[in-house]
Amino acid sequence: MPRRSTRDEILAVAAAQFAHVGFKGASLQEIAAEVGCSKATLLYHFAGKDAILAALIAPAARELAALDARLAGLDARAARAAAIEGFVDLVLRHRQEAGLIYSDAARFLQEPVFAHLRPLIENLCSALAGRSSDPADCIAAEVVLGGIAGVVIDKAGEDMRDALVAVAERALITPNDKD
Amino acid sequence: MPRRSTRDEILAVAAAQFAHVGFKGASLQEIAAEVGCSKATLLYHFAGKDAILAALIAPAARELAALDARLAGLDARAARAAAIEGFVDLVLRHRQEAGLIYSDAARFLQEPVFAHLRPLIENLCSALAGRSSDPADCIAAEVVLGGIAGVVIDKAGEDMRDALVAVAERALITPNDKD
DNA sequence: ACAGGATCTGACCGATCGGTCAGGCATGCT
DNA sequence: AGCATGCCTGACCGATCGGTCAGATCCTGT
Repeated sequence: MPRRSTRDEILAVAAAQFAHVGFKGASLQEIAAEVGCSKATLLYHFAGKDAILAALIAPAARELAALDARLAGLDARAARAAAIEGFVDLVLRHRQEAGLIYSDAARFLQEPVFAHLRPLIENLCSALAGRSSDPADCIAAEVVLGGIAGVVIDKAGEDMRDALVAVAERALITPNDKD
Repeated sequence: MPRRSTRDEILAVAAAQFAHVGFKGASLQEIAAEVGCSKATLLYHFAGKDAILAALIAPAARELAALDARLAGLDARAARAAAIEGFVDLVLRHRQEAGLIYSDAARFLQEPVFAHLRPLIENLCSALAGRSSDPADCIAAEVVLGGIAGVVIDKAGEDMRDALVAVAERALITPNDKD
């Protein structure tokens, strides 16, 4: 196996650190120490602390964009079902990043670097709410969104997938649904 | 009205700041500036940054302890119902603190100052799960716990109470329930 | 052997962090 | 008047933060 490059090593350690103590709480010194290189090396590979975060989020952001595109073509009912499974899978595939972005959600999504994520998340939330404009449905969607994103950090195993999908479906199937 | 004391003013501003940018992200300078006093004044009223946080959490922690005691005497089914309403009310009454503690949950609950909160939250989680040991029920309870705590920051109005209780009930009534 | 780019580092920088300290300024008691 | 007490402050401290920079080291193609 092609020995992890320093760059990838940095990303892996930074992901763990950010998820563990938050973006502000993590220090370049600490990350460098854990990687086993100097702080200057971090800043050789990345323009700055922000750039590390951006590089970290990028893959998850791309998947989120893909999910968003996939949902766009579906009707409300199908979009909700697809949003639930798609979101759970996405979050399980990027535990640390998802947890990080949602632990500091309000603060991060304000910053221009992640401005493009906001409409994506809003769309996802809307899809989870079954495209309903009822505030109760929106609140339910937000609870599910934040709750799932927050619960996956530091938990092991993909075996929680079914449980997550199940709780999301229960929470989001509102009495308005006739079937 | 008895004009808010400096101490209370500090607590109010700190609560908003902590909830907004996180504990690590907030600075004493910033808080002092917003209060309209010097940083030294903060540290006259409180032993340190940690002490401000502790004072801030204390009332909510007391209510959590009271809720815990109330749940202890109930059977699983009744405890779950009471836990849902009690938790929603508690969180709505202490939006900022609840949001803060859950945005930095993993990191905070480790620190000795808040160690006593952990069993309380675990009990609450267990009650929400209907005292079930099924991992799926526990995961559902965690999603609801974190999702609700996270969604209330910066949102206005108590009118979300019904919606929160409703989504929690839907999410937590599992197929195992026979009624 | 050599050149040149990629990679990495120690030393250093200004800014800001949480926290300390001696003292200023009221107020009220004796 | 003198004195104590509560509240507040400016000046200052060491530590740590993110970030810069000149140069050492390694690797590869010629």
